[in-house]
Amino acid sequence: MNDQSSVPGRSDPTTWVGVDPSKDYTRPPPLTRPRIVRTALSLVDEKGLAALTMRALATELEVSPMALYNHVRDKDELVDLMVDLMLAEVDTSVTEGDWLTQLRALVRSYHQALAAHHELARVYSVRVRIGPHGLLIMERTVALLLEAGFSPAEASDVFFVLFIYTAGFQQIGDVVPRRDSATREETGYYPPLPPQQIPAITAVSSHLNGPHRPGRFDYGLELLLAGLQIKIAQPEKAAAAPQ
Amino acid sequence: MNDQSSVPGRSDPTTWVGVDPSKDYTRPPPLTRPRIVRTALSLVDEKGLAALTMRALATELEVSPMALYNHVRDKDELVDLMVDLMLAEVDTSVTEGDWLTQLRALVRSYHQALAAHHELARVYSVRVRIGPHGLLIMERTVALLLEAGFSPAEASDVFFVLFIYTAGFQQIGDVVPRRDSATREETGYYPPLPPQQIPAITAVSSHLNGPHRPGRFDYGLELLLAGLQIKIAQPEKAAAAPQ
DNA sequence: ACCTGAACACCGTTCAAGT
DNA sequence: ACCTGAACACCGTTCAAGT
Repeated sequence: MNDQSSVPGRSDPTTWVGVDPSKDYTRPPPLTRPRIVRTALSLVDEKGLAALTMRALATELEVSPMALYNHVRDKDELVDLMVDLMLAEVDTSVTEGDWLTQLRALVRSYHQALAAHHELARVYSVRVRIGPHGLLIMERTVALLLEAGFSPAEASDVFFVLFIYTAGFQQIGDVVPRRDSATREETGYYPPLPPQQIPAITAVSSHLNGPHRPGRFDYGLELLLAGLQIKIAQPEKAAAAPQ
Repeated sequence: MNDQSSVPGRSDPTTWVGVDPSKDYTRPPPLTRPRIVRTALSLVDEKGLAALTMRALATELEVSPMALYNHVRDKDELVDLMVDLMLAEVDTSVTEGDWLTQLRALVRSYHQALAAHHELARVYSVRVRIGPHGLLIMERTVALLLEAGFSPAEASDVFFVLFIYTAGFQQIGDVVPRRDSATREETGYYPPLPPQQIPAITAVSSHLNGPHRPGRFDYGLELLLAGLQIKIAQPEKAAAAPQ
């Protein structure tokens, strides 16, 4: 519940080594921008995106709501900083293997960072103000694509497609109607279509239900990577799509 | 600004043919669920997602805020209904050509419906409660995939991937740092990385900037479809992805 | 059955004041 | 420079009351 134990503070004896003795360590750790952003991220991870209010975050930090505004311009900026903290977890340092292997590793690491903070990831693609870590991911991705032989124009298209797929993936829960029959009858909200009207869905319903199947992300990624290999092999038709 | 002219009402003489004369047509049209949903959608289209408040919608409909709650359970249900109205624009009736041609047409029509209402589309993937029109799109997509020869398990993966890509696409604006240099200096918010630290981005920056390039959606879609054709040609390796 | 006004329990943020 | 309490202008929604 209360994750302050992971924040370096007074109760951890190792942090007492070499500290400034003029400061009062009986109080909670000082309010800093990194601490605000870290606390906000763990709050969203634990209690969901809707639980992130400036007031709730302030009480979590044992401070007045307005104190936050000394370190953060507004809630928008706070979310931007949280996203960049999340993206700091992406491993951009893989340099073994060919471009395809490296690209796959990079996108997967990106996916895993988003999956580890899927509540925050839901807001991610909606409002993308890229920060330093986001820039770094972008740089590595584009560099690999240029190295693979894609033109600058095509490399930017590919980057967007990979980015959109990965960011979008976290936002989709189950797609089947959420109202169970009881609720549906109460409201007449979504008139249930009889199975004979939706035979294909009925045939695959056991696979459609529930959250994402493990490996589903990788399945789509491999689809995209296979497409990329074809494009590289026959560069003449470029980005042309049938009208 | 005021789009009531598109709503059948008293000022359109053609709607007077065959009307019930016992009713008072000097008042605005009666408050019905479809009219609420239509008005809400055009409000979001014109003024953005943030402008959709129950209060603003009520004044647009010249009615008290609480009157809406007689036709709609809450704001969540309203948004669900708006999404389904948007999805009603998707053409699910194309039956010419092979499965690949039909699938491409279907996904493109889906994309166009979202693009036509991109403000609403931003919220779409975040909270997907599928309605009758969404179900129909899903049914057609899955049916085409089964017809193509995909297994039920793989067909559901493919559906999700296409769905995620299309829904996610609308949510990404420009990905480059939004703060211009003036703002950046003011706040030190996103320390600008010098170009030599991001050579690849610098090399393709003219293509990364700004909103989506026309044809970018189709580029990614063709990547996915190319991958699908490979999967169908060599069905033995199924959804296996390298560890 | 449908609509209304007042009120409740929230928001993010501004402001003036404290140290 | 940093923090506070009170207040402002909003939200979605409940409630009791009207017709």
